[in-house]
Amino acid sequence: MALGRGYADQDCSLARALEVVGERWTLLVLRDCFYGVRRFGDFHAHLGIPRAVLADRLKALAAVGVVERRPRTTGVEVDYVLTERGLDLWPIVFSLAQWGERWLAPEGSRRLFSHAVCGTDIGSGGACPACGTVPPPADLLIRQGPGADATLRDDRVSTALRSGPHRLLTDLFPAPAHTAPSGP
Amino acid sequence: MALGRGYADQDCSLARALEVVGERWTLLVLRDCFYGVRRFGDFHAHLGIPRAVLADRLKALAAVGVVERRPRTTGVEVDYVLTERGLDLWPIVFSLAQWGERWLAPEGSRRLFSHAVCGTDIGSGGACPACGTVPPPADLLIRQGPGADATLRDDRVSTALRSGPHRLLTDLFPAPAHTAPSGP
DNA sequence: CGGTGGAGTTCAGTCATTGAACCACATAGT
DNA sequence: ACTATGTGGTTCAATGACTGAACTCCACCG
Repeated sequence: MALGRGYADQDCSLARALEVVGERWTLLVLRDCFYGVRRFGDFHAHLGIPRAVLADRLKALAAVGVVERRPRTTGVEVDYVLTERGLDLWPIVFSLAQWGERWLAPEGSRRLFSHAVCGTDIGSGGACPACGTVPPPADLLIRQGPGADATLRDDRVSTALRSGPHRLLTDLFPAPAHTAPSGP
Repeated sequence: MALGRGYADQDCSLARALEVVGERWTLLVLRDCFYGVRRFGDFHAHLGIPRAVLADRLKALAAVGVVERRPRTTGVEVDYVLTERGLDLWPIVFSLAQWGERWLAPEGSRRLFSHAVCGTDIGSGGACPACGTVPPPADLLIRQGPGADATLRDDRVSTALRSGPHRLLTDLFPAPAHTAPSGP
């Protein structure tokens, strides 16, 4: 919500935060960033967001330093990646998703997170029950839960997330290595 | 954001949660609920939200069971209070406010929270450094921080919050007791 | 009976979002 | 060189949401 005229006359950090991440689609774009989505076309296909709105949101997020717009060395391609500010939004994305799982997912969890370093599923507070710490997003693996509905979307992001556990923040579609695994 | 047509084709708990709390103004209304605001007129005066939108939001929040609409026994007055579902939104409200404090409040914290049972200021993760636990909102006191700007608003909610520490979730304007403190 | 305060509703104007179409640039193929 | 394709956008009319002011309804007060 960049909101009509914004929340300018609120003396409140929550209102300030909402001016940055409170608009329609913004938090879903950021969720995709945590999942490892980086390309304009992937956000577009995965979210079904109108191109104009996506362009606006990415521009606004880059302007406040939550994501960085990073043109690739070759071609017209651009990567959008989270900055330090953006990474710090993880508790917000996570707590919203957890609330949705707890109260709005009667069919069971759609997505499950586990601690990459010990393999334990993390608890509802975001902490790893085995380690007793709250792992940063880079240390989490995401995988499908029993409540996931495979019939809703079939863009390449959904397919990649369905195909198996994925480590947050790592590129979902890394460029193929110059030296292929089976040799040059 | 009830959002155009909603996020219906997202297989994601975050999207579901945003359909409930993602619309403009909704999280600010909920923040006020945690602060102890309960009356239509107080939300209106404190937030500067249009009456029609406030009525819509409260109706929607009541419909999904996040707040309860509770007519007072006397008069036309109505109280809006958080349900169990609503109380469970505290991590979201808190983490958004903390992110705003960390990244968007160069003048210093606007609001500070302390653990009511031990008096310690709580940390940025929401945990009490002394007790090692994450206190529920009912165990927190809120008070002004150095970054607060007293010139922005002067409705009775702002005045009450400025006047001293206040325990979250307790009514900011309780009905005067039938037997006054100094006797009947 | 008139006045006041709380809790809304109604409504015209404004602003944001949507979806489809269009554009620009770079590479790949022929 | 010419065309096709992929990527990352911009433009624009139509639709929907939000805003602000005015109005309503009801309960109590004097």
